Amino acid sequence: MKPADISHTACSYTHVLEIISNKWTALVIYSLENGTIRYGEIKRRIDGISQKMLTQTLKQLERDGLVSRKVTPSVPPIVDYTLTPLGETLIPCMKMLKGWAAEHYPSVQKARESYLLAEADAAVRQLKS
Amino acid sequence: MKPADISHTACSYTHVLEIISNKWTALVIYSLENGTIRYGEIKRRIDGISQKMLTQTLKQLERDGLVSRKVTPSVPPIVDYTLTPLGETLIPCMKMLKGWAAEHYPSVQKARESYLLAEADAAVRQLKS
DNA sequence: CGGGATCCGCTGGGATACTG
DNA sequence: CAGTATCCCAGCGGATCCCG
Repeated sequence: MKPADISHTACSYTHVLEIISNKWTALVIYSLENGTIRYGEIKRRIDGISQKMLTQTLKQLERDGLVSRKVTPSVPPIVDYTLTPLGETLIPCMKMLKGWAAEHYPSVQKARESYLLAEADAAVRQLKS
Repeated sequence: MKPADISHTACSYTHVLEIISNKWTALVIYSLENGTIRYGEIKRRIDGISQKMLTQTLKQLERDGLVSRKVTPSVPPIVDYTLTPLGETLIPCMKMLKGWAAEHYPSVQKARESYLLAEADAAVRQLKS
């Protein structure tokens, strides 16, 4: 195996990102963390999500075998969503990501501010010359 | 705190995804895992990345304080990239994601196939009726 | 060598309205 | 209630050419 190409190892990252990288997936999984809930309940828990995106995200998660969907035909209809055992295996990963963000995101924000300052400073110096 | 809104806890996910969710960031970090390398070397290691995206990704990582950039003015110029200590804290997370993908991605693929089969089956039954 | 600048297609995702 | 359907736009990301 050639060390010049990390694609083989890297595709694992691509795969997992393919699943959780879109805007709402992680939040939906997180909202299902504590057990079965209904469509409307998920929507209420996730601030700002549109019906379209929620439906689309859930459908994708169902297709990937991470979430199961149970329809109770009644009027009005009831649709429950639950993490599958496979879906539950993602929870530790998500906790780790959450932990990282909680611990290190402030540093990232500080870095961004410094970067903007340095950038502005450079621009000023440019103008003076 | 109201259980109806997970936004507060959830924003941690949003933050970390904001950093690593785009197409190439994870791969770039991974290519820097073993120490300082040059721009061209990164590009060679990541199959399929364009200069634009590599430059853009590196700039964003530098802005976020995860990667440091060192320019050696010479002809031709040399530009080295290194993970900062902050950037290195991401490695364990990435390893965990990689581990998850290695272990569970096959299941996801199987789920996708079953889903497609069931979908096609339903379509057929629809036509028969 | 390590980028910057520009053009452009694709699609992620929001808003709104309608259905069973 | 739990979606589906449609319109629409911003921006991601690829391709290409140029520069110091």
